[in-house]
Amino acid sequence: MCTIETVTHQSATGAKKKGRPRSEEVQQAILKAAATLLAERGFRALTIEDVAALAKVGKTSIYRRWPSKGILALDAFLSEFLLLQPPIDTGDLAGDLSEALSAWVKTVAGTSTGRTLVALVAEAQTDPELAVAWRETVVARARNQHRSMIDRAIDRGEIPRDSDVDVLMDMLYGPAYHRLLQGHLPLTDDFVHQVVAVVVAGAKAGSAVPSRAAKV
Amino acid sequence: MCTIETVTHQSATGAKKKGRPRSEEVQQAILKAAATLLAERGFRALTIEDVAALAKVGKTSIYRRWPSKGILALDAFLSEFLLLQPPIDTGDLAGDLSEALSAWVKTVAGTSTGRTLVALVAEAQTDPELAVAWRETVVARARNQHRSMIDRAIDRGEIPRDSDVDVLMDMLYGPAYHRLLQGHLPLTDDFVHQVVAVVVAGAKAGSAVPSRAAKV
Amino acid sequence: MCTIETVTHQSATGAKKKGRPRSEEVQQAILKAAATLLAERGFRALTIEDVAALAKVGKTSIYRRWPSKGILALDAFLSEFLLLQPPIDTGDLAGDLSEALSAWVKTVAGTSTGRTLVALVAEAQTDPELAVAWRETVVARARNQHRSMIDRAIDRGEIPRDSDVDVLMDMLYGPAYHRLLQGHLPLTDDFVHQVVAVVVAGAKAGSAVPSRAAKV
Amino acid sequence: MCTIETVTHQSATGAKKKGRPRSEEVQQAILKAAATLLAERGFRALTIEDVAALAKVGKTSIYRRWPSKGILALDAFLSEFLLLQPPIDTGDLAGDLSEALSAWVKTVAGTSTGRTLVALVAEAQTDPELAVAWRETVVARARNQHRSMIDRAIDRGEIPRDSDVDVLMDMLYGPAYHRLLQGHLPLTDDFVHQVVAVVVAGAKAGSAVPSRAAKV
DNA sequence: CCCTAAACGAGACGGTACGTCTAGTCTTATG
DNA sequence: CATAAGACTAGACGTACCGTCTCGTTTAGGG
Repeated sequence: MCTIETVTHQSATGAKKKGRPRSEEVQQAILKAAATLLAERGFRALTIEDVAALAKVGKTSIYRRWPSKGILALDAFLSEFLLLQPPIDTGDLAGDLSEALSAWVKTVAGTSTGRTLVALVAEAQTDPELAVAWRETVVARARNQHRSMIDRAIDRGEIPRDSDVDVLMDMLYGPAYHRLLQGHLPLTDDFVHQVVAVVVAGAKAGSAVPSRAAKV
Repeated sequence: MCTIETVTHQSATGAKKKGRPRSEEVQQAILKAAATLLAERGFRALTIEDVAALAKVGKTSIYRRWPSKGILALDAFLSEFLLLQPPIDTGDLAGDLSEALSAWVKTVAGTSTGRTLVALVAEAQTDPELAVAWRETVVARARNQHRSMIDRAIDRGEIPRDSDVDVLMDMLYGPAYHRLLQGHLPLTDDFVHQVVAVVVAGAKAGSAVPSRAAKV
Repeated sequence: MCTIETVTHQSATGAKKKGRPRSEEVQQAILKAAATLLAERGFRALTIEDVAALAKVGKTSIYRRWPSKGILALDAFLSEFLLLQPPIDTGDLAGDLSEALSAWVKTVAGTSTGRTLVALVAEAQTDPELAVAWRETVVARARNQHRSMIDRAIDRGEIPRDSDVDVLMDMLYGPAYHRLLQGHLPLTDDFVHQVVAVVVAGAKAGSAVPSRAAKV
Repeated sequence: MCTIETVTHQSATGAKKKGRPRSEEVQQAILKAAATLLAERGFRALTIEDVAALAKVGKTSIYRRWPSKGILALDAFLSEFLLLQPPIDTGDLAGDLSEALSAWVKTVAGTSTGRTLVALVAEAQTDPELAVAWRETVVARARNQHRSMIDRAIDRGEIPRDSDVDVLMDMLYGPAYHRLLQGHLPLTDDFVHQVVAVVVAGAKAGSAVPSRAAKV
């Protein structure tokens, strides 16, 4: 796929780069070690020292690249997560949403990837830098994908032009995140279909559900 | 109000209780200190040592009552949170849901209570004991409240008898939790009304949206 | 003998002592471990972490008592060194000085104690707290011992009453320290006797060597 | 003056020297930076990295020339120290010794040069390579100078031919080093004169103080 | 009115991980 | 080759909290 590790703190200034360049092997060894430990023991039990030891790398080589445990974990998470969220185009809104949500559920329900996702959302609450990175690399990416589904549906005339896309997307993923995080009920196929049905119905109803003051 | 601190580890064996009884003042001092520090610095920066120091209490007096930082924080959280979730009965489903969700939003959006809630959801991912306590004292309590709203709506004939209440409730609170946790968009009044509208519409449509195989 | 570990940072304020008292076993385990490592590997290779590991003790238990590696080493050094500097009274100045210097030479020449002594002198150059402790526990103690020798010699009429005791003592130990530190020549019995002879002769000549009165 | 930096690790293999020759500017920049930092912050706080940074030089350029921090510091020290130890010939033993010791005291008492000297003596205890270099460039040099003073005194008939020159020299410098290192008493002019007086007296007494077995 | 037993404040205890620092080595690209 | 820059492994530093464990001191019943 594409290069995903956009988070790493490279000097970024695109300059001439003096001195010994950062080793790509080291980079990969760290990410792999982090991913392994994340899957084995979870985010909470992840320590920089263990990552360094497993990757056979000095701690400084980690701190040089990632400012916090959270952002390192995010990178490790992304390398697994993104591969499992395929581009979707079934030619039909209900189909698109259904496939997208199903893929997401399959990736996170009962998996270590899911547990990591949850931990990252949690961590982002206290680490502002991570919060930004999370929104840019996960939330924004997902929303762009979904927005294009909805745009296609609008183009096809399935739903009204003035739909509030943001709310629709939150109503699609919100309930799923909710079950994942609260764990009160399972993320079944049936759940996915019911949610999609309600959202699609709501979307088609469209401005029949007017924002209180023609939207703020 | 009622006694909320159901979490505290009392000897429980209802026995005759020999020796010096636990001091209620100590209990309250700890909870107050925890709440203060939670509001000031957040869950992550909360340490048992700081709580003990602020409450002028030995660490053992905390560990004697609460098995973990998470459960202590939950108790401190509850004492603030529950007071702000009033019982609701407007005589109308949309009105009930709208008021309930509005009250929730008011309590958590941009407040330290909201930040603590998020941290507790996160913490519950790794602390099973906290996860249980969380579901029992927060999730179950809320769902009972909402279930009775929906039952009343069914009795009134507003929505079909075979509605999937669980999914409806997840679609009401899921999007709200989503915005709170991801922080990508604000929790506005407008958002609340749109969500309620779609959920109510979905509920009224009812089995017109059949579960894939007449429900499992 | 007497209690030597005068350096340890006890609260000292002779107060009521609240909380759990510091364990004497821990104290001794640390000192023993430090002494062992000092003998085995020398001061430079001495690590707080290794001491903690060998003594089966947390690092904090060391930092709680000793403010620096140097002062810990000083305590460990003293417990060995002081036992080997016996009180001396031969009834004769030359005899006293000779025995004292011999005992010192025997203790430090070619021994790990000697190497530690040197390292401590070195360390004291940069650690003012250690410098003070060193002067109080080693230098002052030795000088008191020697001063009483000289006082006895004065009382016996061996040397004049107005002798410059300080210079005499520096001329006794200075050359010995010099050979120990510079390592250019060995600390032999012969060396001891020659130094003692010159010092005793100098002492007896006494004010024949006028201090400042005739000056530069 | 003369080239003093005899310590530097030149390729040494007297060969034809291929490739780019080592820059003299780099050499001097490093020594100057080292001397500056030594004076400013002392030996202990001296870092190869800081020297490299201040001299605007790569760390490798330092390691290529000096095998250790100690030897680099020795070179920096020598460039200051040697200039201040002039050749002496007053035509009289007491005068020679007095002038030599006075010059030494003036150079090291309360100066950064003195502090560095002490640190080097200390460092030499653990760094054998430095110990050798120290003895060769400082101790031996000084002893040669003094030996010639004493030889002249013997030639003049001031002191007996069979004097133990080594012990005399240790008795001259030992007490001075002692006060410098232990810091228990100041290095005054008076001290210098008393020491010289005793040493000269001892020297003149000569074999009246016979080594125990006609010397070993 | 003691006696027993638990709770209490204080703080020491063995640990774990932190993030920083320095050492000495190794790669780059550029003279 | 030497050079400047800087990444590399390694490992000690001193700090912060953890959850447990003594201490000596209350504070209650129950005998």
